[in-house]
Amino acid sequence: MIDTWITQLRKGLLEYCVLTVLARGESYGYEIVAELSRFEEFSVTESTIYPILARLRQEKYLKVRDVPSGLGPTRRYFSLTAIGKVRLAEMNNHLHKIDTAISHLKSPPRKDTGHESDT
Amino acid sequence: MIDTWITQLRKGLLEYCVLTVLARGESYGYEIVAELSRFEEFSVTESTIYPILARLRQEKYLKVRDVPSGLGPTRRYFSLTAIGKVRLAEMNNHLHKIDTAISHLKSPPRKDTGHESDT
DNA sequence: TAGTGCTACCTCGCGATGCGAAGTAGCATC
DNA sequence: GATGCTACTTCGCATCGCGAGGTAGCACTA
Repeated sequence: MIDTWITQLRKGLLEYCVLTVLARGESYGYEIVAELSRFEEFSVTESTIYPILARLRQEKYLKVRDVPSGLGPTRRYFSLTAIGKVRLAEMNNHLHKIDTAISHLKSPPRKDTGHESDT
Repeated sequence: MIDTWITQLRKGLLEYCVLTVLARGESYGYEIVAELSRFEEFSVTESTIYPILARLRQEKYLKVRDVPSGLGPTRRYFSLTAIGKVRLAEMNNHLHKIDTAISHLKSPPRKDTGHESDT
């Protein structure tokens, strides 16, 4: 099942996406869901995003600001903390390395040309 | 924990890596472990790879060829089947889309310039 | 014969996550 | 008062990565 694979592939990646969206400025759960869902590959529901936000907040990567919107329940705005930004930078770095590694996997560094001697 | 994140991020990705390695030619579990472990980001053990190989085989993405190596236990060579190649192509396609989506997430397509009219 | 070490394979069980399903609640419209 | 949108929250299942542990063939050594 390719769907299953996609679900698995999202693990961890969605956390990164949430941080990436918040790097552009504060936002709240419902809006993040809408923003990510603009991309078919990141189509999500609240049951996916809210636990992520709660976790990131608990880990101190996000801070919260409750804002009563005169149009429905109070909005809970999230924004990156200092260590949240560091975390995102680390993630970017790691993803870049993965990208590089995959490129190498596709075209191996010619482990054997048939004959060679030194290191 | 960044380690936890990395573990989560690997989900699905390692399956892709295995297929990518096999796209270069047949190989066996122990060798695939060594090959992937050349990259720190993909450092794995047998307990990670063998279940993946078993799953991919069961899904008919891989076929098997047992070859008694006169140097230890019989090697179980895996290689891509026709649908395995299709699967890999789909994965490449999906990963490319994800890449694109992430780029857009980082720099949003200017959702509002202050004024615009049409649909 | 017994011990160590490398190759090579397989399985169990835990922890973390994504996500469908379901629930709560404020405001608006019909 | 019923429907519908906004907005947040929790439960429970399925999947996967991976440490720990096990089996087995061959080689070398004492």
